[in-house]
Amino acid sequence: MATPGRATPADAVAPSRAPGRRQGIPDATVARLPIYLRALHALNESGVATISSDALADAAGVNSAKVRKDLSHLGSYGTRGVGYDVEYLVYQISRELGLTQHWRVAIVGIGNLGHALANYGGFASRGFEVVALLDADKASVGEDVNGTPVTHIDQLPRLVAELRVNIGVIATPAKAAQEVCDRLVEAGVTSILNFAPTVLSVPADVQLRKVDLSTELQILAFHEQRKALAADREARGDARSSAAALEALDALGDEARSLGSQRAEAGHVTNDAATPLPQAVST
Amino acid sequence: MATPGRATPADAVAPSRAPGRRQGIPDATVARLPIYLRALHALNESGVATISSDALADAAGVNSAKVRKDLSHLGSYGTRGVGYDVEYLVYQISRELGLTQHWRVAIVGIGNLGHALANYGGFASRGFEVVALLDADKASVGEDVNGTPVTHIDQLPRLVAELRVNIGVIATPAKAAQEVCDRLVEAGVTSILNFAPTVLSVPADVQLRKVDLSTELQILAFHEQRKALAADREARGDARSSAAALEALDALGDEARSLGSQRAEAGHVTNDAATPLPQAVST
DNA sequence: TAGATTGTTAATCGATTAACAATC
DNA sequence: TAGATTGTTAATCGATTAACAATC
Repeated sequence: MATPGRATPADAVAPSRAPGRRQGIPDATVARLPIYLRALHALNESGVATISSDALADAAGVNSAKVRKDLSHLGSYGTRGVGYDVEYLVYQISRELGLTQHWRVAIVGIGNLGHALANYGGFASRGFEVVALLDADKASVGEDVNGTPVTHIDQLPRLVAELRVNIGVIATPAKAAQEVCDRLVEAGVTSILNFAPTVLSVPADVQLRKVDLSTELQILAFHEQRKALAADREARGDARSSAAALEALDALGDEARSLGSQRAEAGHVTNDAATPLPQAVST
Repeated sequence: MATPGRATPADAVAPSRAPGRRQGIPDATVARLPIYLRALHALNESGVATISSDALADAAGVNSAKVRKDLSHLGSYGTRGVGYDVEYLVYQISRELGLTQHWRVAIVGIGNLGHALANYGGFASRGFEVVALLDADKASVGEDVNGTPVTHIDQLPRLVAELRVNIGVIATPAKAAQEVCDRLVEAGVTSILNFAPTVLSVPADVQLRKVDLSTELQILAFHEQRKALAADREARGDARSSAAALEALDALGDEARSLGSQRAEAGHVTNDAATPLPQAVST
């Protein structure tokens, strides 16, 4: 049955809606659907016909309430007391994600990363096909990568039109990324995946997502440092020394400020000199 | 001055805390700090000495309230009426992220992606150094990639200990990823960045992040499909036809269900056959 | 001083989670 | 029927945002 919808003021004029279907799937849910789908594909190949939210949650690394809540946004596709039909769920999630359509991908920037992406098998797996490789370097034009020739970036508008490219992947250096992005948009590409370590801007009707290696590393470093500080505090058996350590670092910062134009790197500390990290536990 | 801290029940016994420093930086903030840092580095190199939250927000692609809120979690590093000192902010964010330390990275799986990662310059840029490359394939052992030799995976415990590896990067096929992950953890690595398209499990004290290419593509496809459906509705000038299109897709789904064991792929539709996508606008 | 901009508050929004009635 | 498991509710939590007093 149709859920009554959240009671927002705007709901006063809510239009009639298809039964069992809500108007929008939350972003957080959309981001998890590919994970569920991957797990379900594996289960399907193992011959599993039915799965409970609890088991799927296990496979996806989340909790079962989240699985049920997420899947409920697609419709009522489970059976109480039984679980979800694996194949049916694969189909419904695939459809919701648009994977029952065929998406044509162009990769721009055929350096190390571009090569890796062009050769990446998982790319082509479900609904995606790399149809064009482009680069600004005339030396690499004509090279064949995994069956697709590298074409000069100036051919972008023609290729996008002829090959009906839906998705552009940017694997250029950061410097070139915004211009390449603009040219993709100009050529009519409305979804872009950016691997270049820079912020891009696109019109509101263009989807932009990014994969940012160095950001991920820095987030890891943040947590690693926190663990090291906590371990340090633990070792001293002193609840205050964590604060003390932070204070010491603060003092370093203040010193840097007072020096004004001192280069940030000057304050660097290696693990050797300072707090030993909790590593090489096996020794 | 020290903020009073959020009034949680546990706050009744709140210990005295370093002035100007809160106890925890929200995850969402931590994830944005590297973006701010990148923008600040660029500004610094352009000789900009001071920046407002508004200008930094522009450079980072967020709004200024978010910038101020995020930076306030680090301390009061701005000057009212003036803005933030670029160099000082670079230093403070670097320190908070742990980039004033030196992190040693091991990459496991030296296929296309592993090669690209090993050659990726941005890696080494700020505080990270690739110190080891490992692979299970004896044929690739001994190969030199960007100055680092490829070593056999069986040497992992020794290398992690000797080179004091902090961060492990998994670039193996999905099948091998969990075992590699276990071996990294066993060897004492406490931060892992996973590029393999599979869910990994680690002990609670190990940091795990992932970079998932195919998930990103699928999220793009979802939004692209939504745009195509919206455009379709628009073209018909009929507010209902969107719901009608979804109903038609639902019917397809029901059909698939009634067929029971039908393969999910059987329901695939290409863009050619169905709704034309809003592409090749330039023609 | 007048103008500019931070740091903080409080309102709002969206996501997560536990719990359980519905129901297979 | 008894047991299992979904789908939904409602409480809670965390993130976002606008607004503005503080203050340079």
